Amino acid sequence: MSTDVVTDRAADRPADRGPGPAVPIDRSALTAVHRTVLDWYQANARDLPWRRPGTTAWAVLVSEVMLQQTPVSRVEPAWRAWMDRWPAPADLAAAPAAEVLRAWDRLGYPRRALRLQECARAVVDRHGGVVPDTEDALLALPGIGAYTAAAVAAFTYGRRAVVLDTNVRRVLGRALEGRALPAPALGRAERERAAGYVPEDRETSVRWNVGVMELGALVCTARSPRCERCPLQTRCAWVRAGRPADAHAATRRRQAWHGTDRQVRGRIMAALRDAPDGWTAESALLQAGADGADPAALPDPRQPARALASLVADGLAVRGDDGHPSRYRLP
DNA sequence: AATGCGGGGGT
DNA sequence: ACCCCAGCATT
Repeated sequence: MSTDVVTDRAADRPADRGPGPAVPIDRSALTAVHRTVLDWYQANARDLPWRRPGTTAWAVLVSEVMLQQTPVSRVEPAWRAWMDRWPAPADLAAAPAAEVLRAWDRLGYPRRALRLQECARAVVDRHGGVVPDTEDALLALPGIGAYTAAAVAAFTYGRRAVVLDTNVRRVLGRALEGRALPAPALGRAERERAAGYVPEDRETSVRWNVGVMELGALVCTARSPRCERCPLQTRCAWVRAGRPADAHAATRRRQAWHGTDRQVRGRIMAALRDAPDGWTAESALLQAGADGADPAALPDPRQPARALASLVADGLAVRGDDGHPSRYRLP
Protein backbone atom coordinates (compact mmCIF):
# COMPACT_ATOMS: atom_id res chain seq x y z
CA MET A 1 0.00 0.00 0.00
CA SER A 2 1.31 3.40 -0.89
CA THR A 3 1.84 5.88 1.86
CA ASP A 4 1.12 8.73 -0.51
CA VAL A 5 -2.08 10.46 0.39
CA VAL A 6 -2.75 11.89 -3.03
CA THR A 7 -2.86 9.69 -6.07
CA ASP A 8 -0.81 10.60 -9.11
CA ARG A 9 -3.89 11.20 -11.14
CA ALA A 10 -5.28 13.67 -8.66
CA ALA A 11 -1.99 15.49 -8.30
CA ASP A 12 -1.65 15.89 -12.06
CA ARG A 13 -5.13 17.15 -12.64
CA PRO A 14 -5.20 20.93 -13.01
CA ALA A 15 -6.78 22.69 -10.10
CA ASP A 16 -10.56 22.85 -10.26
CA ARG A 17 -10.71 21.37 -13.74
CA GLY A 18 -13.64 19.06 -14.27
CA PRO A 19 -15.55 17.15 -11.65
CA GLY A 20 -12.95 14.46 -11.07
CA PRO A 21 -13.48 11.65 -8.62
CA ALA A 22 -15.29 12.55 -5.42
CA VAL A 23 -12.39 11.12 -3.43
CA PRO A 24 -9.06 11.51 -5.23
CA ILE A 25 -7.25 9.77 -2.42
CA ASP A 26 -6.54 6.27 -1.35
CA ARG A 27 -9.25 5.00 0.96
CA SER A 28 -7.00 3.60 3.66
CA ALA A 29 -4.83 6.71 3.56
CA LEU A 30 -7.92 8.81 4.11
CA THR A 31 -8.88 6.69 7.09
CA ALA A 32 -5.43 7.27 8.54
CA VAL A 33 -5.86 11.00 8.06
CA HIS A 34 -9.19 10.83 9.85
CA ARG A 35 -7.69 9.01 12.81
CA THR A 36 -4.74 11.41 12.97
CA VAL A 37 -6.94 14.49 13.03
CA LEU A 38 -9.32 13.01 15.58
CA ASP A 39 -6.48 12.12 17.91
CA TRP A 40 -4.89 15.52 17.50
CA TYR A 41 -8.17 17.30 18.24
CA GLN A 42 -8.76 15.28 21.38
CA ALA A 43 -5.40 16.43 22.75
CA ASN A 44 -5.35 20.00 21.43
CA ALA A 45 -8.89 21.38 21.25
CA ARG A 46 -9.41 24.83 22.70
CA ASP A 47 -11.86 25.19 25.54
CA LEU A 48 -14.18 27.59 23.74
CA PRO A 49 -17.32 28.53 25.65
CA TRP A 50 -19.74 27.51 22.91
CA ARG A 51 -18.20 24.03 22.88
CA ARG A 52 -19.00 23.31 26.49
CA PRO A 53 -21.61 20.64 27.19
CA GLY A 54 -25.03 22.11 27.78
CA THR A 55 -24.63 24.97 25.32
CA THR A 56 -27.98 25.46 23.62
CA ALA A 57 -28.45 25.18 19.89
CA TRP A 58 -29.36 28.85 19.79
CA ALA A 59 -26.16 29.81 21.59
CA VAL A 60 -24.13 27.80 19.09
CA LEU A 61 -25.97 29.44 16.23
CA VAL A 62 -25.25 32.88 17.66
CA SER A 63 -21.56 32.02 17.97
CA GLU A 64 -21.43 30.85 14.37
CA VAL A 65 -23.02 34.03 13.08
CA MET A 66 -20.63 36.16 15.12
CA LEU A 67 -17.73 34.10 13.81
CA GLN A 68 -18.63 34.88 10.21
CA GLN A 69 -15.54 36.89 9.33
CA THR A 70 -14.77 37.90 12.91
CA PRO A 71 -11.90 36.17 14.77
CA VAL A 72 -12.53 33.97 17.80
CA SER A 73 -10.63 36.26 20.15
CA ARG A 74 -13.02 39.12 19.51
CA VAL A 75 -16.15 37.01 19.45
CA GLU A 76 -15.62 35.31 22.78
CA PRO A 77 -16.35 38.21 25.16
CA ALA A 78 -19.09 39.58 22.91
CA TRP A 79 -20.80 36.20 22.78
CA ARG A 80 -20.74 35.86 26.58
CA ALA A 81 -22.35 39.25 27.10
CA TRP A 82 -24.84 38.64 24.31
CA MET A 83 -26.02 35.27 25.59
CA ASP A 84 -26.23 36.62 29.10
CA ARG A 85 -28.56 39.35 27.89
CA TRP A 86 -30.60 37.42 25.31
CA PRO A 87 -30.35 33.72 26.14
CA ALA A 88 -33.16 32.48 23.91
CA PRO A 89 -34.48 33.35 20.44
CA ALA A 90 -37.60 34.94 21.95
CA ASP A 91 -35.41 37.28 24.01
CA LEU A 92 -33.54 38.58 21.01
CA ALA A 93 -36.71 38.71 18.93
CA ALA A 94 -38.29 41.08 21.44
CA ALA A 95 -35.31 43.42 21.77
CA PRO A 96 -35.19 46.86 20.15
CA ALA A 97 -33.05 46.72 17.03
CA ALA A 98 -31.05 49.70 18.25
CA GLU A 99 -30.05 47.77 21.36
CA VAL A 100 -29.07 44.80 19.22
CA LEU A 101 -26.85 46.95 17.04
CA ARG A 102 -25.30 48.61 20.07
CA ALA A 103 -24.54 45.25 21.63
CA TRP A 104 -23.03 44.11 18.36
CA ASP A 105 -20.58 46.94 18.90
CA ARG A 106 -17.54 46.59 16.70
CA LEU A 107 -17.79 42.99 15.62
CA GLY A 108 -18.10 44.29 12.08
CA TYR A 109 -20.65 43.80 9.31
CA PRO A 110 -23.53 45.07 11.45
CA ARG A 111 -26.05 43.71 8.95
CA ARG A 112 -25.27 40.39 10.58
CA ALA A 113 -26.82 41.70 13.79
CA LEU A 114 -30.03 42.62 12.02
CA ARG A 115 -30.10 39.25 10.27
CA LEU A 116 -29.50 37.48 13.55
CA GLN A 117 -32.50 39.18 15.06
CA GLU A 118 -34.57 38.30 11.99
CA CYS A 119 -33.32 34.78 12.44
CA ALA A 120 -34.46 34.77 16.06
CA ARG A 121 -37.92 35.90 14.97
CA ALA A 122 -38.05 33.24 12.27
CA VAL A 123 -37.10 30.57 14.79
CA VAL A 124 -39.89 31.78 17.06
CA ASP A 125 -42.47 32.16 14.31
CA ARG A 126 -41.71 29.14 12.16
CA HIS A 127 -40.25 26.70 14.65
CA GLY A 128 -41.84 27.51 17.98
CA GLY A 129 -38.62 28.92 19.36
CA VAL A 130 -36.63 25.77 18.71
CA VAL A 131 -33.64 25.96 16.38
CA PRO A 132 -34.37 23.54 13.53
CA ASP A 133 -32.19 20.47 13.31
CA THR A 134 -31.93 19.97 9.58
CA GLU A 135 -29.60 21.75 7.20
CA ASP A 136 -32.44 22.66 4.84
CA ALA A 137 -34.49 24.33 7.55
CA LEU A 138 -31.43 26.10 8.91
CA LEU A 139 -30.47 27.30 5.45
CA ALA A 140 -33.88 28.92 5.08
CA LEU A 141 -33.22 31.18 8.08
CA PRO A 142 -31.99 34.76 7.59
CA GLY A 143 -28.23 35.13 7.76
CA ILE A 144 -27.64 31.38 7.68
CA GLY A 145 -25.69 30.14 4.69
CA ALA A 146 -24.15 26.84 3.68
CA TYR A 147 -21.35 26.94 6.23
CA THR A 148 -23.43 28.00 9.24
CA ALA A 149 -26.24 25.57 8.46
CA ALA A 150 -23.76 22.71 8.26
CA ALA A 151 -21.93 23.82 11.40
CA VAL A 152 -25.07 24.07 13.52
CA ALA A 153 -26.42 20.78 12.21
CA ALA A 154 -23.13 19.05 12.97
CA PHE A 155 -22.03 20.68 16.19
CA THR A 156 -25.31 20.91 18.08
CA TYR A 157 -27.34 18.12 16.52
CA GLY A 158 -24.58 15.65 15.72
CA ARG A 159 -25.52 15.51 12.06
CA ARG A 160 -23.19 14.33 9.35
CA ALA A 161 -22.56 17.42 7.26
CA VAL A 162 -20.00 18.99 4.99
CA VAL A 163 -18.64 21.80 7.12
CA LEU A 164 -16.59 23.93 4.78
CA ASP A 165 -15.18 27.13 6.16
CA THR A 166 -11.92 28.90 5.34
CA ASN A 167 -9.98 26.72 7.79
CA VAL A 168 -11.30 23.43 6.46
CA ARG A 169 -10.78 24.50 2.87
CA ARG A 170 -7.18 25.40 3.60
CA VAL A 171 -6.35 22.17 5.46
CA LEU A 172 -7.98 19.97 2.84
CA GLY A 173 -6.35 21.93 0.07
CA ARG A 174 -2.93 21.52 1.56
CA ALA A 175 -2.96 18.08 3.14
CA LEU A 176 -5.00 16.27 0.52
CA GLU A 177 -4.59 18.30 -2.64
CA GLY A 178 -1.20 19.98 -2.35
CA ARG A 179 -2.37 23.57 -2.71
CA ALA A 180 -0.96 26.45 -0.68
CA LEU A 181 -4.34 28.15 -0.36
CA PRO A 182 -7.87 27.40 -1.52
CA ALA A 183 -9.25 29.06 -4.62
CA PRO A 184 -10.76 32.50 -4.05
CA ALA A 185 -14.25 31.17 -4.74
CA LEU A 186 -15.73 27.97 -3.37
CA GLY A 187 -17.08 26.01 -6.33
CA ARG A 188 -19.11 22.89 -6.80
CA ALA A 189 -16.09 20.73 -7.57
CA GLU A 190 -14.33 21.67 -4.35
CA ARG A 191 -17.48 21.09 -2.34
CA GLU A 192 -17.89 17.64 -3.82
CA ARG A 193 -14.31 16.73 -3.08
CA ALA A 194 -14.71 17.92 0.50
CA ALA A 195 -17.88 15.87 0.84
CA GLY A 196 -15.91 12.83 -0.20
CA TYR A 197 -13.45 13.36 2.64
CA VAL A 198 -16.09 13.36 5.39
CA PRO A 199 -16.15 10.06 7.31
CA GLU A 200 -19.20 7.94 6.73
CA ASP A 201 -19.81 7.28 10.40
CA ARG A 202 -21.95 10.03 11.85
CA GLU A 203 -20.18 10.56 15.16
CA THR A 204 -16.80 10.36 13.52
CA SER A 205 -17.87 12.92 10.93
CA VAL A 206 -18.73 15.42 13.65
CA ARG A 207 -15.33 15.13 15.28
CA TRP A 208 -13.63 15.24 11.89
CA ASN A 209 -15.39 18.48 10.97
CA VAL A 210 -14.50 20.26 14.17
CA GLY A 211 -11.03 18.72 14.24
CA VAL A 212 -10.06 19.84 10.76
CA MET A 213 -11.36 23.30 11.52
CA GLU A 214 -9.35 23.48 14.71
CA LEU A 215 -6.22 22.24 12.97
CA GLY A 216 -6.60 25.02 10.44
CA ALA A 217 -7.13 27.60 13.16
CA LEU A 218 -4.21 26.59 15.36
CA VAL A 219 -1.59 24.91 13.16
CA CYS A 220 -2.34 24.99 9.46
CA THR A 221 -2.77 28.75 9.42
CA ALA A 222 -2.91 30.88 6.32
CA ARG A 223 0.12 33.03 6.94
CA SER A 224 2.83 31.03 8.59
CA PRO A 225 1.73 27.45 9.12
CA ARG A 226 3.34 25.60 12.00
CA CYS A 227 4.08 22.50 10.01
CA GLU A 228 6.57 21.26 12.60
CA ARG A 229 3.65 20.89 14.99
CA CYS A 230 1.26 19.37 12.48
CA PRO A 231 0.17 15.78 12.92
CA LEU A 232 -0.31 15.50 9.17
CA GLN A 233 3.14 16.81 8.31
CA THR A 234 4.50 13.53 6.98
CA ARG A 235 1.40 12.91 4.89
CA CYS A 236 0.69 16.46 3.75
CA ALA A 237 0.60 16.70 -0.03
CA TRP A 238 1.62 20.35 0.08
CA VAL A 239 4.64 19.70 2.31
CA ARG A 240 5.64 16.73 0.17
CA ALA A 241 5.53 18.93 -2.89
CA GLY A 242 7.93 21.36 -1.22
CA ARG A 243 5.29 23.84 -0.09
CA PRO A 244 4.73 25.43 -3.50
CA ALA A 245 3.51 29.01 -3.67
CA ASP A 246 -0.13 30.02 -3.95
CA ALA A 247 -1.25 29.54 -7.55
CA HIS A 248 -3.94 32.22 -7.16
CA ALA A 249 -1.63 34.84 -5.68
CA ALA A 250 -1.92 37.06 -8.73
CA THR A 251 -5.71 37.13 -8.78
CA ARG A 252 -6.14 37.26 -5.01
CA ARG A 253 -6.73 40.91 -4.48
CA ARG A 254 -7.50 42.36 -1.12
CA GLN A 255 -10.44 44.73 -0.87
CA ALA A 256 -9.22 48.20 -0.13
CA TRP A 257 -10.06 49.75 3.20
CA HIS A 258 -8.73 53.27 3.55
CA GLY A 259 -11.04 55.76 1.95
CA THR A 260 -13.71 53.22 1.10
CA ASP A 261 -17.42 53.52 1.69
CA ARG A 262 -17.12 50.66 4.13
CA GLN A 263 -14.74 52.59 6.31
CA VAL A 264 -16.98 55.65 6.18
CA ARG A 265 -20.06 53.56 6.98
CA GLY A 266 -18.23 52.13 9.95
CA ARG A 267 -17.45 55.57 11.33
CA ILE A 268 -21.06 56.68 10.91
CA MET A 269 -22.33 53.56 12.65
CA ALA A 270 -19.96 54.24 15.54
CA ALA A 271 -21.37 57.75 15.83
CA LEU A 272 -24.93 56.44 15.78
CA ARG A 273 -24.14 53.94 18.52
CA ASP A 274 -22.66 56.67 20.68
CA ALA A 275 -26.00 58.47 20.87
CA PRO A 276 -27.61 56.25 23.52
CA ASP A 277 -31.21 57.28 23.20
CA GLY A 278 -31.51 60.30 21.03
CA TRP A 279 -30.90 61.43 17.56
CA THR A 280 -27.74 62.53 15.86
CA ALA A 281 -27.63 65.48 13.52
CA GLU A 282 -26.87 64.70 9.93
CA SER A 283 -24.02 67.17 9.89
CA ALA A 284 -22.39 65.39 12.83
CA LEU A 285 -22.72 62.04 11.08
CA LEU A 286 -21.24 63.36 7.86
CA GLN A 287 -18.37 64.81 9.81
CA ALA A 288 -17.87 61.53 11.65
CA GLY A 289 -17.84 59.80 8.29
CA ALA A 290 -15.06 62.13 7.24
CA ASP A 291 -13.13 61.16 10.36
CA GLY A 292 -13.79 64.47 12.06
CA ALA A 293 -12.80 66.57 9.10
CA ASP A 294 -14.95 68.71 6.85
CA PRO A 295 -16.62 66.36 4.38
CA ALA A 296 -16.13 68.98 1.67
CA ALA A 297 -12.38 68.50 2.04
CA LEU A 298 -12.54 64.85 1.09
CA PRO A 299 -11.40 63.67 -2.34
CA ASP A 300 -15.02 62.67 -2.82
CA PRO A 301 -17.05 65.23 -0.86
CA ARG A 302 -20.29 63.34 -1.38
CA GLN A 303 -18.99 60.09 0.05
CA PRO A 304 -20.29 60.54 3.64
CA ALA A 305 -23.77 61.39 2.40
CA ARG A 306 -23.71 58.42 0.11
CA ALA A 307 -22.59 56.16 2.92
CA LEU A 308 -25.30 57.45 5.23
CA ALA A 309 -27.94 56.90 2.56
CA SER A 310 -26.73 53.34 2.08
CA LEU A 311 -27.00 52.70 5.81
CA VAL A 312 -30.61 53.86 5.70
CA ALA A 313 -31.23 51.65 2.70
CA ASP A 314 -29.78 48.72 4.63
CA GLY A 315 -32.01 49.37 7.61
CA LEU A 316 -29.07 50.23 9.84
CA ALA A 317 -30.14 53.85 10.32
CA VAL A 318 -33.42 55.71 10.17
CA ARG A 319 -34.07 59.32 9.28
CA GLY A 320 -36.23 61.61 11.35
CA ASP A 321 -39.75 62.41 10.32
CA ASP A 322 -40.92 65.66 8.79
CA GLY A 323 -40.23 67.45 12.04
CA HIS A 324 -36.57 66.46 12.09
CA PRO A 325 -35.56 65.41 8.59
CA SER A 326 -31.88 66.09 9.20
CA ARG A 327 -31.52 63.80 12.22
CA TYR A 328 -30.83 60.12 12.31
CA ARG A 329 -30.81 57.28 14.82
CA LEU A 330 -30.37 53.54 15.01
CA PRO A 331 -33.50 51.62 13.94
C1' DA B 1 -19.17 34.08 -10.79
C1' DA B 2 -18.30 38.65 -8.82
C1' DT B 3 -19.09 42.22 -5.60
C1' DG B 4 -20.09 44.67 -1.28
C1' DC B 5 -19.93 44.51 3.39
C1' DG B 6 -16.27 46.12 9.39
C1' DG B 7 -12.85 46.15 12.15
C1' DG B 8 -8.85 44.81 14.61
C1' DG B 9 -4.79 42.12 15.66
C1' DG B 10 -0.80 39.45 13.89
C1' DT B 11 3.33 39.53 10.99
C1' DA C 1 1.69 48.43 5.44
C1' DC C 2 -0.28 44.29 4.52
C1' DC C 3 -2.95 40.21 5.45
C1' DC C 4 -6.52 37.48 7.27
C1' DC C 5 -10.44 36.22 9.91
C1' DA C 6 -15.78 29.51 11.82
C1' DG C 7 -19.43 34.03 5.27
C1' DC C 8 -23.78 35.82 3.45
C1' DA C 9 -26.83 38.17 0.28
C1' DT C 10 -27.33 40.22 -3.92
C1' DT C 11 -26.44 40.98 -8.71
